[in-house]
Amino acid sequence: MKQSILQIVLDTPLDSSFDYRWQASDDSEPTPQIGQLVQLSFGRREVVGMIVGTSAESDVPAEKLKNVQAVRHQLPPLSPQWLALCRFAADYYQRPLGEVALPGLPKNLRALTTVALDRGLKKLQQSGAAHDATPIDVAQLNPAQQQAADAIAGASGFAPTLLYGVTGSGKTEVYLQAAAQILAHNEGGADNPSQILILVPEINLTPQLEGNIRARFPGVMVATLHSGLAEGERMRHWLAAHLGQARIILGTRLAVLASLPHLKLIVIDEEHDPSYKQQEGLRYSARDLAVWRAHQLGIPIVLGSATPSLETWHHTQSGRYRKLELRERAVKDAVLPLVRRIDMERDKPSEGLTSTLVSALKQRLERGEQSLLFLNRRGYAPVIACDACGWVSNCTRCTSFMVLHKPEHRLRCHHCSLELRIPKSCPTCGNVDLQPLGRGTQRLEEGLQAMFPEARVLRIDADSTRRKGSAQAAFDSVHRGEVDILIGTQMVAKGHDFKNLTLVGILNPDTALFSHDYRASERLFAQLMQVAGRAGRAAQKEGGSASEVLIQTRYPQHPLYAAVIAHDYDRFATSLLEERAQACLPPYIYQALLRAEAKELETAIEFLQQAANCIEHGGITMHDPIPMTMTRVANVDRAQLLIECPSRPGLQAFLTDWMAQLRQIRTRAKWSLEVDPVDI
DNA sequence: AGCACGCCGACT
DNA sequence: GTCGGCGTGCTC
Repeated sequence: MKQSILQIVLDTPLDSSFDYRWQASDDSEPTPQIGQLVQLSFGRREVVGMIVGTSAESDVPAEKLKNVQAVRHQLPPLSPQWLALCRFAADYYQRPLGEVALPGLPKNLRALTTVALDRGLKKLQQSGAAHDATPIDVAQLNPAQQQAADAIAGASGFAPTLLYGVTGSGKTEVYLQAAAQILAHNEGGADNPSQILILVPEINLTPQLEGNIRARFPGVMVATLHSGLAEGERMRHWLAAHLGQARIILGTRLAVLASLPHLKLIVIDEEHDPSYKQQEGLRYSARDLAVWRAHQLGIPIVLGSATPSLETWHHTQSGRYRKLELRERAVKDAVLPLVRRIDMERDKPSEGLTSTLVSALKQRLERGEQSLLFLNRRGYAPVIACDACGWVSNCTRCTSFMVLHKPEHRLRCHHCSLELRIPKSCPTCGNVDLQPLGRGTQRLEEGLQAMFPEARVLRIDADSTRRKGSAQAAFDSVHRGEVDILIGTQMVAKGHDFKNLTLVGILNPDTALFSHDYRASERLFAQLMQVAGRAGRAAQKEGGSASEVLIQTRYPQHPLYAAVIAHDYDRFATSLLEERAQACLPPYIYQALLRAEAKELETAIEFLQQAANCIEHGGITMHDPIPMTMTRVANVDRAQLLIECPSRPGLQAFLTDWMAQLRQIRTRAKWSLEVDPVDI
């Protein structure tokens, strides 16, 4: 009877594979394959794992070896390329392979009760001939777009390309045209129809894109992959991708780990967007993994952005990535909005609005045009205080203020969700006159409504859109023209193109200029460009003036604003890169961050100190352990230790050794390591 | 991470 | 007398 040893990985933090014995029940049972799922008993639990290797012998004593209970032959094995991607991610981010390979699989596949795999697939939209990838209703591309699409689709082998173009320059058309060419060419032949992966930051903000794709490729199965899918849908879509039936896969960051056996092109839209970074568990960058995947498969990858990440920009300067630029807006007669600074020292604001911005709003109201006020701070006021004794609304569980939410009559901590009724008087001295300090979207809304009683004002932020579907309803109402002045946080910065919007006011952007996070200005620039792009995307009306963006600032002379006004990302990015090079910051060096948390700050710091001392670190810069800027969240104290290295392989080699040492340290602190951290 | 075992403090 | 706190140790 056939038998062998299987190396199995499981979804546990244990950094090793486990050997199990397999014995055929009869001669007809197929031999287990690498990439197949197996059911087995682990400790006293029943779990599902994945075969990552097979052999005749095991180093594990025979009496400890258990038999696998069942091999899941129904599911075609995950490919060696896919496993190699997981292995790379596991090694690079210093996590066990099983923690990378298993959690991304649909829950049904990992459940102990097997479900039939061959049912329900047909629900995915598919009409017409499966291999007819000809797009219909091809939009007229301008020469720059056509050239870009040809260059992308015509590239052979690994060809990373930055598609650089302002909002409205028609990047999406380029992606779709390149996709159409690659699907039509269908290099693998009729039995292996080519697949295309399109990553977007947040799928809910790009419903038009999915509709666009389906309309443009009526004969092609399109699958979406994102965290909002119901379990059944997720299973169907994942399987359609794994079985090679879905040919266009549109998804968020998690889709980068999907099984795509015939992948021939990867597109990353808005590649600079922070949501490509997973911020818990396996803290991966979907953008970086996508580039690795394209390299592994020798296929083209397109990174699209109006404000590329400095990492990507750096690669174009060094020649590692090719840069294709779309200089014009693709919509006929559309022009870039006119951006102006308003000096808040000269034009003192009342209710948070300078007189210049107020008259611009008035003008739009008279003309029947829409305005957007961007204020990235929700709530009524970030803190309330007592004038008499100096009490402020500190959170009792976090190093932060409780934010005043006036309509809800609550003080709320945005970090631990603690809620209190608004105190009627000062808790320490009894003074009844507690003052809100600063201004959030609720307070702005109140002030505007008082200033323009006739105007239809709508606020869109996380608080006003808590109920499911309410965000969509709010955006629809803006599109229908039922709103004169829209107030929004970063929620309104992405995706939506408001046809009748001709004024964008940006309030209070200055804090990011002086942040300790060296990436803050890069992010602010991207955000300002993105918000500015909400206006003036459509062709200007006959005789109408260009859309306007007004930035209220106390630092009008700051070079960042000068660059925004000139729509000059090139020069801004180049100067930021020079600063980074001089200060020895990424992308010129590589970083990792060891975080620790515990009930007592002392415990966390002590662990980090031990971690710093437990290994020789030649070639590595090891900084001192420090409490995090927001030290306490939900009664847990947090600290971190930054390490830097001028070479990526050098950092990787060090981290592997270091992790082995760290696992030996006995501590009550909870800790984790992050490679290429983004907020420090 | 689970999950069990084990050894001390306040409960019906 | 037990329930349960979380320290410690193990998982092929």
